[in-house]
Amino acid sequence: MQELPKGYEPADVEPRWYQFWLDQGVFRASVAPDDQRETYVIPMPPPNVTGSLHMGHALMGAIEDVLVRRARMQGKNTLWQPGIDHAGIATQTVVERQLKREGLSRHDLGREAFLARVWQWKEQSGGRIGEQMRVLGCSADWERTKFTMDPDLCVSVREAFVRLYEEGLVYRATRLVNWDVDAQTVLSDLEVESEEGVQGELYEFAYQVLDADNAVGLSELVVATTRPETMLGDTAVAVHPDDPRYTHLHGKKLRHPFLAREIPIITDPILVDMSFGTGAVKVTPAHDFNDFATGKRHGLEELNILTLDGKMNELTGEFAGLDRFVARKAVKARLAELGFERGSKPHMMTLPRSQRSGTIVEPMISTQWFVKTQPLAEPALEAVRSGKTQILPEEWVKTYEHWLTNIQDWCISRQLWWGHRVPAFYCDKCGHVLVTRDEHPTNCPACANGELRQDEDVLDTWFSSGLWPFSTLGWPKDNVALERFYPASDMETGYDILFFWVARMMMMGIHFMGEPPFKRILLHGMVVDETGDKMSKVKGNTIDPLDLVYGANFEQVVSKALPGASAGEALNKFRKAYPSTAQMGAGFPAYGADAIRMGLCSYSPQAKRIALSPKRIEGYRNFCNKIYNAVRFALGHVGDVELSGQPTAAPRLLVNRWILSRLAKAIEGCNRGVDEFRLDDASGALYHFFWDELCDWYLEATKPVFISGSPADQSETREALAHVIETALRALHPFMPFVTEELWQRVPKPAGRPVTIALAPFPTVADGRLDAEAEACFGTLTRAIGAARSVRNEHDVHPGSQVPVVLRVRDNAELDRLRSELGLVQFLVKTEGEPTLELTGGPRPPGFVVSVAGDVEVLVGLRGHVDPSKETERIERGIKKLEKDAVGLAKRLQTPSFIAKAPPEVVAEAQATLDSLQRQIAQLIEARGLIEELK
RNA sequence: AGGCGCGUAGCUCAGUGGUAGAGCACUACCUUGACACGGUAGGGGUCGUUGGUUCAAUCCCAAUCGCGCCUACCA
Repeated sequence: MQELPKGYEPADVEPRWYQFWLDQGVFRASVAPDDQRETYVIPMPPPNVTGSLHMGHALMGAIEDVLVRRARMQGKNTLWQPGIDHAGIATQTVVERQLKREGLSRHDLGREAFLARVWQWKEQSGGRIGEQMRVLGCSADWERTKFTMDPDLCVSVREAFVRLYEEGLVYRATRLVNWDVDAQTVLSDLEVESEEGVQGELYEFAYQVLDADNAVGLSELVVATTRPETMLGDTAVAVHPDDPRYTHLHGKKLRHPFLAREIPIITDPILVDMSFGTGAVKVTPAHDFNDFATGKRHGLEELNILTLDGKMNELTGEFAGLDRFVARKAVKARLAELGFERGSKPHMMTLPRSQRSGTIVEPMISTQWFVKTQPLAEPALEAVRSGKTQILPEEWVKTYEHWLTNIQDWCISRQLWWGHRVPAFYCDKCGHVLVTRDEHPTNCPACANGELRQDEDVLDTWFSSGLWPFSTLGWPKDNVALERFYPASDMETGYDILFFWVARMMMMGIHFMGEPPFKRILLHGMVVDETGDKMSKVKGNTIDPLDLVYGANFEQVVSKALPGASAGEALNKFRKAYPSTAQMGAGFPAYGADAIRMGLCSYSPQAKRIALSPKRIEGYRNFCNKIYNAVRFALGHVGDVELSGQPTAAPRLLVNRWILSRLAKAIEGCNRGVDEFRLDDASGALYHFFWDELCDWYLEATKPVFISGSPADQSETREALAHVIETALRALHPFMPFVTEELWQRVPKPAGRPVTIALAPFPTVADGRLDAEAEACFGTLTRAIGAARSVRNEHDVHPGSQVPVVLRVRDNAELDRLRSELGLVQFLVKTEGEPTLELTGGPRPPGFVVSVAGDVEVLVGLRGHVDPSKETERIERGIKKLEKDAVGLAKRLQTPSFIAKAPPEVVAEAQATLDSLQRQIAQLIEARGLIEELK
């Protein structure tokens, strides 16, 4: 075994161990028929095939890997099911953009050639995220990786569609839908995002009212609109039936200024709000959801005035061929010209935008496939209400319920080429619609016609994702994996796809498999920059997780964060987004995967925004180094000690008893945290145990033992140290797999451990040994040591020089307890010889300064070092602090109602605390009186 | 408009009905034989505001101000 270098270098370590785990098949889920182990399953949210790793993936990977690795160490048959999503619109858009650079469109290639091109691109770059997740140490069963367009998953999708169709839960209908004029496809409600607070205008113009003889009369009706161009599709104007301003117009007609049409005036109390605008609403049933509903109520004609790419169509006369926004201006100009313009005012509005293309979405009448959601939503709601599926953090339960309760039917067809083709075939001869599992049906079952035309559309990506927990296991075919790994244990993902994905998996899973697809739904927040802004290429505030792993200078970092911008501008934006980088040099050092994972896990899952701070990652890089050096220290002392695996007999030495007790508490905290999906608590418990307790106290305390302890003490301490280190590494492994494996391989281990820490048992409380007495006693000791160090520090005693110390305690029992620990105090405080131990109360030796630490009085000999004015100040400060507490406490204890009504133990505790405070104050006051003697 | 959530140390955020916590930043001292990616000691908060419940409120309730997100709608 090689000598360990002084600092931890993740780059040298990480790839080696990852390959080792792969070679050992550590991540493989077992489908062996005789495997009786409990299972633990997480379906990994499949990243888009287009994507490359971003911080959100890293967060997901870090969290899920902790859950999975711990379960694996607990001996469970673990499946972390990875995969890739074909991501219909997103992928098609990317490839179309590539084509555009070559001067081509998908139509130039034709459907088949275009799809070949997408597949080719998928083969090239589809595995990228998986590779990047391996760099982070993610222990998914990569051999089971699935792609949503794999042949077996295509079978699943067709099966699901056909079954739903046969059950009447999938249907075809003509409706007003959300149309993306850029991508030229319909979108589901969820794919439409609203942009709030857009400054628009409310434009008013007049329609001329027709007289009884259909001639243009003198009166007019003024309507207000934010979309003047849609007046070309107006088929009514509505007023409120109770609006006195317009009563005389009921039943009359209006003349369209440009088109040879008459428009009825209708009354509608639902659509019209009398107080808004002019109280008269133009009705465009084919291009507005409310108007559509109004049209249905009044039997109005639905006049489509737009082409699929957002231009005015042939029905719009002189405006035909104009883009919708150009047409808006043109219509206004013509209205003004004709004298019908009646002014405008600014108006704040919300614009519906396509999630993918960003273009403003048009309501458009179209024939599409829909899923009838209500019958599916009910059981999905019930599963959560009954607790069969639990959602954490719980605050999301209401959001989930609200959405599923108000759910609309789901439009699942898309006018794209990349995706699962709708398995519906049309017979043009007899008009029969055939929905079938058969990929290439040959004859129409109704008329035996041999020419069937398949539906041109593909399915919404989320339709196939909704089947993920069972389609990846081979459904609809029965097999061991499906039987064994459905339902999954946990579904862990970002809250942003709670509706898109999680709710739909719940609906589909319950419907097809008869039970919910997972026992728990765990949701994490969105990774944002240090100032709380969403990460985006536009803002130039993205960080490539791998730049944190491998290190990168800021020029590299910002060239990716804000491509195309000047280096200076990009760097400026980046520094603003991450103020903590001001304290860094030219770039990120190589923090390593462990640091990033631990950092990401340390953020609270309750937080909706996870403000990523590189400085915080740096803190965990330091922690890696701390672990590494602590083990390096231990290795120098433990030798080839033999470990039994469990601490059976209680150690005799206080420090050893204490650290074993703390170890038990840390493991308990870690396990509880992971169980409750509080990885911040779990990682925190281990972090503080390792650094604050193991390193800062225990390792320091073992030094005097190893330097000058008795052989028995040394032997016991060697064993305890080796045990604690080996156990702590196992506990840390799910969070920091690389550094722990690297070290664990070198550390003494009990017999029977497997070849890798990844398969070693995860610690339980029984690996430690709870010992309240040792904790109390060591607590006294640390307080006393702290007090003595305080005095040294505040009097500028050089750390190298030794000072005499006297410890005074209140009773003989305490005296006995502390007697054996004097060597430790001597070492940690650097006292001159062993400290003297005595009962409180005797006269203070001259030249000694007092510091109180609870019930221990610490006298530090400072002759020659002491500065009386500083000492006065120190004592005064101490008294003041204690008095402040004491006064508050005394006040409370004098309140009769407190004594009468508070629980007795609370009163007793307060009284005891007060007594102690008063004793300490008295000691300090005495010390203050003796300051002059110090000189 | 409805729903959810937030407002705690300079910054980012935990937390609890019983005398306020972490990381980073800050101050002083220290290169001591695991680690300067380190150690020791320290400074810093009337827990948004106002009421109420309670023996006791940062925590529970109500109102209010500020902020964020989601859903729906906006002629």
